[in-house]
Amino acid sequence: MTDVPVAVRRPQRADARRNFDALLAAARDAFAENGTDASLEDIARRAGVGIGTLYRNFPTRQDLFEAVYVEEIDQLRQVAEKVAALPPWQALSAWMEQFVRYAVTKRAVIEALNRESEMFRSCRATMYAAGEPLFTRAQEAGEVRPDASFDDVLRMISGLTGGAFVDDAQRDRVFGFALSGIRT
Amino acid sequence: MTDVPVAVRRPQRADARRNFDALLAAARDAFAENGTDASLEDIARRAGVGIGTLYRNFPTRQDLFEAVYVEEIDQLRQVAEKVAALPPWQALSAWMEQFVRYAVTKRAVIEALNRESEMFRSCRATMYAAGEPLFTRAQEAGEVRPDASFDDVLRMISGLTGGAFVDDAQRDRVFGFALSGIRT
DNA sequence: AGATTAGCGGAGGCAGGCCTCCGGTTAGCA
DNA sequence: TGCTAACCGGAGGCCTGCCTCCGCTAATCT
Repeated sequence: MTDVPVAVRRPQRADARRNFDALLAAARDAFAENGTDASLEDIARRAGVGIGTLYRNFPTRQDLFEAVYVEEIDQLRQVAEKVAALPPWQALSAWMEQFVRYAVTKRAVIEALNRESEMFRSCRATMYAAGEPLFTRAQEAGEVRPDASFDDVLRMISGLTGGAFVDDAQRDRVFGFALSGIRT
Repeated sequence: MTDVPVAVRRPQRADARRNFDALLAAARDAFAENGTDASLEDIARRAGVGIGTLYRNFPTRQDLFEAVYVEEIDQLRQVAEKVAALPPWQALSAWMEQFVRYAVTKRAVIEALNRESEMFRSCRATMYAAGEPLFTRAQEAGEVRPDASFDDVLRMISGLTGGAFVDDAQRDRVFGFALSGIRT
C-alpha cells in the first residue's frame, strides 16, 4: 500500500498537490459511476483541471486507477482483522457484508476480478488474502457447504453487485438469499 | 410476436431480403457479445452490408433490437407452458434454468430489466407473464421462502448472469447455491 | 524582488461511432 | 430484352474520447 509497483508520488508544489488530490477525488467518483471505462476527459473536467494535468500525474489509465483503489482495497484487509475474533460464520458474513457494501459503490473492483494486468492481479491477491482464511475457517467449522469455494462466493457477490435493484431493501434481501445458499 | 408496435416488414426483393436476414443474424451475435451498446457500424460490417442498408431496414437501434429479441423472449413463454405440468418447485426451477441459459447468451435481455422504453416494458411483461405464475405456485406450495418476490429472483439471476465465471461448471455451481437460497 | 523551472491546460491530430443523403446498381416485370 | 422503381452502400458531417505537445504562468528559492 505504501509501495506500489509504479510509483506516482504526490507532487511537491502546492498547486500541483491541489490538482493531484482533485483528480483523485474526481476519478473515484467517475469510476464508481461508470466503472473502469469512465472518460478521462470527464474526470479532468470534474476536477476542474486540464486534460494535460491529468496525463502528467497519471500517464496511463492504470496509474490513475491504481492510485484510487489500492488504498481502498486495503480496507478489506483491515475489516478481516477486526472481524477475526468472531465465531466462524459471523466473521465470514460480516466480512462479506463489508465486501458487498464496498463493491456496490466501487464497481471497478468487480472488474478487477476478471481483467488481466499486474495491478489487478495484486488487487485480487489482497482480496483473497483478506477473505479466504475467514472462509476456510467457516467451512472447516461446518458452517459453509463443502462444495463451495471462496472464489465461487466472491464471484457470486460481485455478479450480484453488478445487477440493478429497485432499492436498497431489495438488494439486501437478494444478497441475503444468495448468501444463505452457501450455508450448510 | 407476429405483430409488434413498430412494424418492420421483411422486404420483398431477393437481395433486400438477404441483407435483412444477414443483418438480423449479425445483430444477434453483436448484441450477445456487447449488449445493447453494440456498434451499429460493426453490425453492418459483420453482415457484409453498408451502414445505409442497416438504417433503411432498422431506422433506430430499438427497431433492430426489437426484431432480434421479441421472438426470442417468446421462448420463455413456451418453456413455461411445457413445464406447467411438473410439481411446483421442479416447474419453477426448470423454467429458471432455461432463463439462465437464455440470459447468458443474450446479455441484452438483462438490460431489459432496467431500461425504460416501450419495447423493454413489453419484454419485461412477457417475462413476468411467463414465469410469475410458476413462482407463485411454488411459493403457495411452501417450496419457496415467503419473503421472496418473483422480481427478486429475476434480478438475482440476471445479476449473476452479468458476472464472469472461470468456467461453465463454476457458473452452474454458483447459480445452484443462489437458487437454493430462495427455497424454504 | 527577480530568476528559475515545475507545473498548467488546451489546441489539435487521430480514431471510431452515429446518422443522412444521393448517385449508381439491379431485381422483377412485361 | 429493356425499363424502372426499389434498393444498395459509402462518403461525409458531426460528436466524443484518447493522447501529445508546447507556449504561458506562477510557486519557490535566494
